[in-house]
Amino acid sequence: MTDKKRSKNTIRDVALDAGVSIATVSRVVNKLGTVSKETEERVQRSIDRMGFRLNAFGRGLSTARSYTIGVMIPSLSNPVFADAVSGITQEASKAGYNVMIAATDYQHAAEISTVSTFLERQIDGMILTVADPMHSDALDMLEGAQAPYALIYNQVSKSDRVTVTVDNVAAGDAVARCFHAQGHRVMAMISGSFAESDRAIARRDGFVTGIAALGLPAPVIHEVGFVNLDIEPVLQSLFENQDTAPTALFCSNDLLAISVISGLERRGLRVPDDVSVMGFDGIAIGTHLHPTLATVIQPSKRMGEVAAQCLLCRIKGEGGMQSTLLPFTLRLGESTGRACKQLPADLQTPHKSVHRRPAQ
Amino acid sequence: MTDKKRSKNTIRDVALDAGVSIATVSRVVNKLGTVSKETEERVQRSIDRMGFRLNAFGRGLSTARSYTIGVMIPSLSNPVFADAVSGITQEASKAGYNVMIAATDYQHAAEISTVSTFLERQIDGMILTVADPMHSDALDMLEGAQAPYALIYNQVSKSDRVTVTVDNVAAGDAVARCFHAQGHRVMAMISGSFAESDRAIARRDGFVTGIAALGLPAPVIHEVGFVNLDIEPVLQSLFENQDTAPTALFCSNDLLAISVISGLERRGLRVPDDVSVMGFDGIAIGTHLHPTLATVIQPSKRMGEVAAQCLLCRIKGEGGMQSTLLPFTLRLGESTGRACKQLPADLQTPHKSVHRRPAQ
DNA sequence: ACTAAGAATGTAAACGGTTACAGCATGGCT
DNA sequence: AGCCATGCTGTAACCGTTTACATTCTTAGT
Repeated sequence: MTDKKRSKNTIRDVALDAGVSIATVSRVVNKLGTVSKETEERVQRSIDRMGFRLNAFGRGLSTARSYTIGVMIPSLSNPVFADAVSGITQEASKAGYNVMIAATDYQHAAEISTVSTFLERQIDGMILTVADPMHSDALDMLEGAQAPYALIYNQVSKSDRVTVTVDNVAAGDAVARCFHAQGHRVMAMISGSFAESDRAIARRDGFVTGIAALGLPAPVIHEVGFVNLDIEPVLQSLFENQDTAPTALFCSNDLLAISVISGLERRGLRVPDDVSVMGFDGIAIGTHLHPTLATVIQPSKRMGEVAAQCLLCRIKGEGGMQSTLLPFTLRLGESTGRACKQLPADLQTPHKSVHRRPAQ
Repeated sequence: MTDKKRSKNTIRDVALDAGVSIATVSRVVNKLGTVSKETEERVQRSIDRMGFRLNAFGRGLSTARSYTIGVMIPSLSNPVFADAVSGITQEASKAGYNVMIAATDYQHAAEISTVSTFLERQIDGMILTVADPMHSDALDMLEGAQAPYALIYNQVSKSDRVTVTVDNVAAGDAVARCFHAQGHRVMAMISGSFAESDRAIARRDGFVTGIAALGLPAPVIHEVGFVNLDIEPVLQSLFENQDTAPTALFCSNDLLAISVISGLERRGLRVPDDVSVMGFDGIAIGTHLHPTLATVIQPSKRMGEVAAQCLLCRIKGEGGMQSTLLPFTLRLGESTGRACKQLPADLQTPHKSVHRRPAQ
């Protein structure tokens, strides 16, 4: 344990120490080619004694593989992404790959610069969520560089870009039907900025067409920023007119839903008695809230795993990649309930009772 | 946009295309040394046209710097770590560094193998949380390799290992005093496994000595695993004997506290009326729970930022590193309250009233 | 005993950059 | 005119691996 660190510790030093050529050391380290038992042991002893470790730069330079995959997501603070990353790192490390990570914080410019540095660093592939997968400079760059990648969370229709996600349109539709089945007739949606989230768009589309298919009036849609979600004015606008106020609110993600519920309670509206709220994502904490959060569960960690496996297959040349839609699940938490419950006196109008018939 | 990708795209190709030497291209790319205006423009045009990007392997091999820092944490699913990572990636990327990430899932063996691969990959430094910073093979290895690192969350007493955290002992003490001030006399702690968390140990120590200093009987301490926290038997044991049941519970982290609250309610115990619960970490979601979670807030993201800044300074050779204790804050959420409130009839005994005097 | 196959090992050329050093103009000084 | 400083550019060594190929040595088959 004395001079373990002193010497330069390259493969050459080990070779010298063990009295063999560098090729032999390389063979021992990589367990490749043929090396006699005795030589192998001697080399291994030198390696251990010197604390030698292969230099990934040298190796990467000659093999042109980094055994690194890049991951780019909007934010690490949202558990939905953290869970996916967790699944990715798990699968990657199983396969001997490391993970490089970057968050865009929903900044468009960050996407392109991140992809650029990841390419410089010779990542073998990339898993990412972009703002808009149909018109993305970042993806263009990735494709230009012939770097394999898999999208995650992104919704890709009519494009051969590969993604792992749930069917957000169907999910939006399911939410509409669920609300309808609970007797709701006036619904609305509060969503994260569509410009930063194609999946929010998909969820809205499913929700809107679902509502239309049910023969109900089109819902009011409100957008809020992802970074500092400013709920108050939205709630103000939604609930100032008692005649048009919704009884059911679909929020494009759980974090938003949680803020919305707080906001509603702050205004004296009870959830779900006055307003039902449904989130999207299925973050773990949702089940511990009161009321427990109704939501559309995406299997986030699993999505990360699948994306990683899929990408790794592709990297290893074991066949191409295909988009995967994982099943989502509606969780009927306590934040939704049947419509037509008692409204606070000041919000009650004769109109309401006309709109709200008992559920089918 | 036709052949942007075809050619081999090394610095040599660019040099050839621009009619200069590779040294000149290198100068242009790195904005180093002197290059005439015209040459620079010509080279830049070649670079743009060919879509050339420096190869980090080649560069790293000659400079022996990777501009990468490694981050190793127990888990990404716990927001407290995700927030810290978020702070780290933010600061790192500001400084032109990338972040490699790995989660140990509280597995001891993963620590050493992660550090080992990070060293192979020539990370410039590392930020990590280990199970036991005083006896850590991983840290020994890091020091043996002369790799700069900063701990985060870890509590390091009498050791020159550098860490960024809060004073967990003082925090534990503060919790004891807080409970005491609320009139609690019988307290207990439920903690994540001490073998995997030195900070849990520190929190316990502060809690225990604090309680002793207040002249109260020593609290019962229970350990649960980090992975599948099995709360039920612990609550069973804590509350089966009405005479010794605590009125205040300190949980070593918020996720645990949240589970504990659920468990208590499942047993028909009201929080905080029957039992007060205090967590630790200050995860964002805590304020949206009902009751809102009382907790010790650590500035997690800030801790990540500070650790990163500190490490980067060291990497750049701008002076050494020092441990930093950031201030914690007690948040008195609704999950704690004054002791002596009404117990459910079946849990009520004459004894209790003896133990519980009104608060000072 | 001779040969061919196969095992064990070594040699040296990549891989794609950085950078010390050298070389060549140019221009301003004495 | 001679000199030096300065600006610009090129040459080539080096960074630490992998790996195709060459070489040497065994060993089994005839």
